[in-house]
This record gives sequence, structure tokens and C-alpha cells, in this order.
Amino acid sequence: MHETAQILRDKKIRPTLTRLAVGEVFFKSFDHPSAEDMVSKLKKVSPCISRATVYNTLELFVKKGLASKRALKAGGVIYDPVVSPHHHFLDKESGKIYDIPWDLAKLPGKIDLPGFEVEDYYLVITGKKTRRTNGTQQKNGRNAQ
Amino acid sequence: MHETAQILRDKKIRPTLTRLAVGEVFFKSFDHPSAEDMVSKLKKVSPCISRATVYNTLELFVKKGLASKRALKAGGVIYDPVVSPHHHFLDKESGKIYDIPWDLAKLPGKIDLPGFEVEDYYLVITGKKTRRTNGTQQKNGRNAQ
DNA sequence: GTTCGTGCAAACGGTTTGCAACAAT
DNA sequence: ATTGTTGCAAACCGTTTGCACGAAC
Repeated sequence: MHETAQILRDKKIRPTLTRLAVGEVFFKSFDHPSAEDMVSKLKKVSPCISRATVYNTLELFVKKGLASKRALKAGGVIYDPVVSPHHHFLDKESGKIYDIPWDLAKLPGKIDLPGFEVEDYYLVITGKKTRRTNGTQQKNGRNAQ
Repeated sequence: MHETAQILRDKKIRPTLTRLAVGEVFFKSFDHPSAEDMVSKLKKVSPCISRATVYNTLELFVKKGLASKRALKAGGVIYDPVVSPHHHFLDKESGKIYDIPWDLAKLPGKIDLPGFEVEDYYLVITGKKTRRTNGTQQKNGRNAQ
């Protein structure tokens, strides 16, 4: 199955070889990679891929709704193939980020702030991870919610 | 009144001239300055202050509980003299950040995540600001909550 | 005299930009 | 022809580090 090509075509992104390679790796990256992480992963597969192209492609994915981009910790932004609403837990010891399903935090359905037009909101939760859970496994990137 | 000196002494920070200058400016900075913003502000007052010292001092303030440090948007961390719990609204057009009082969002008193030891949590709200409010005025940095 | 605080410049890491070549329309 | 895509290197910007000097303990 050429799922990645289909995902790109659905979003009117021309499925070039480079973009297929980026997509192929990114859409299964549930470890909240930075752009530089993605460059590393991709260099292993396709050694002469360009840093600039990876950055461009990730930004393109964000623009087209195939990725979300979050500033959660100092020193760089992370990209997430899960675009449905969810929260993030940041382990202060390891620096690892875990997805937290939206309804685990009992938030009000909408947030009304006089003077502000709210587009999006999410929790950033910090602390320490205690047990191994499946916290980061969430494969509903482009379908759910 | 030498309020700044007292704040520092209370936290066992030796109130050197440099730190007084940083504190004097920082403790009234309710505009969510980056470290580099603080360097600029301080260079106006005290032109030969060192970049490294400003960075060091801000980190010291964070460590001593006089500042909070947040990654809210790409391209750098911001420092906030308001250390009591509150949320942040990020205006996507202007890039400006506004403090949102804790109880404006009706959050549950605590968040229970099996497998995680929750230390801190807060909302990041994005959108557009519509009206001028006093959203960013909140002078209860070291006292409230 | 050992640690702490400061300034300066260089280094560093993540990201963006400029440019040249090529492919698709 | 014009636009879109890619790679490469250089530039850029926020932050950290190394070092030297002076002040405080």
C-alpha cells in the first residue's frame, strides 16, 4: 500500500520522492521529533537529503494540516504527526514528551475569554514519569476526533 | 524604597549592582521578555552589562523562584516575573503573550494521570486578541496564590 | 586563597536564506 | 517561460562556554 502518497495527494501536495521519504518516516514518528531529529532519521535512509528540504517539508505538512508544531521546551520546536487535539506531558528528567489524550483532563468544552478569540488550547503538564505506559502510542493522526 | 534589594536578600541572593539592575527592570516587565529582550532593556540603562550575566541572572531568578520560564512559541524562551499559577494566551498575529488568570479556565483542582507524577500544568491558548483588555497587568508576582 | 560575580568574545545548535540546478506545468 | 522542488553552504539568532580579572568571603 502506498498510503503516504495518498495522504499527500489528498492534501494537494505533489508526492515527490523527497516528500514521500519525509512522510514515510514522519507519519510513524510518535516520539515528538525536532526538525533536526527528522534530518538525522532521514539521513540514515537517504543520506544526501537536504536539511533545508526537511525543514521546508515539515513546515508544509504543518500548513496542510498533516503535522502540528509545538514549542514545549527550550531549545527547539517539535513536530507531531498527531493533529487531533491532545495534551502533552513533559518529563523534566528525561526531556521526553508524551501525548495525553484529550479527555484525560476534564476540561470545559470551550474556553471563553472576553477580549480574546480562542482558536486552540491545550495543556502542558510537567513532572516525572513513574511507570511505563503506552502514553505515546496514538496512531490516529489524520483521522480521529 | 529598596524593594528589589529586599527581594533578592529574602532569596539569599547577594544583591550586587548588576543583579539589582536586572531585578529592577525584570520585576516590572510584564511583557514576557525573552532573555535577549532583557539584554536590550538593560543595555539602555547600563550599556556595558554583559549578555552572559543577564542570562545567568535570569536563570538564577528561575532557580530561586523569582521568575518562571516558559517555552510558548518558536524562537526562544520567555521569562515571567509572575510566578503564581496562570495560563498564557498567545496572539498568533502579533506574537504577543498575555497572562490569563488561573480561574478564568475552569480546570479541575488536580489532574490525575496514571503513570505520571504531575508537578505543574497550565494552558496554552492561541488565537487572536480582539479587544484591548488589561490581560497582561498582573503585579502579584511574588506574593499571590 | 578560594569561591563568586562580571564582562567579553568565541563557540554552539537550531533554523533560515541565497543561490544554482533541475523538474513539472 | 514560469513556477515548484531540491541540495548546499553560508548566514542568522538565541544561548552557552571559556577565560580573565576583580570582589567577597
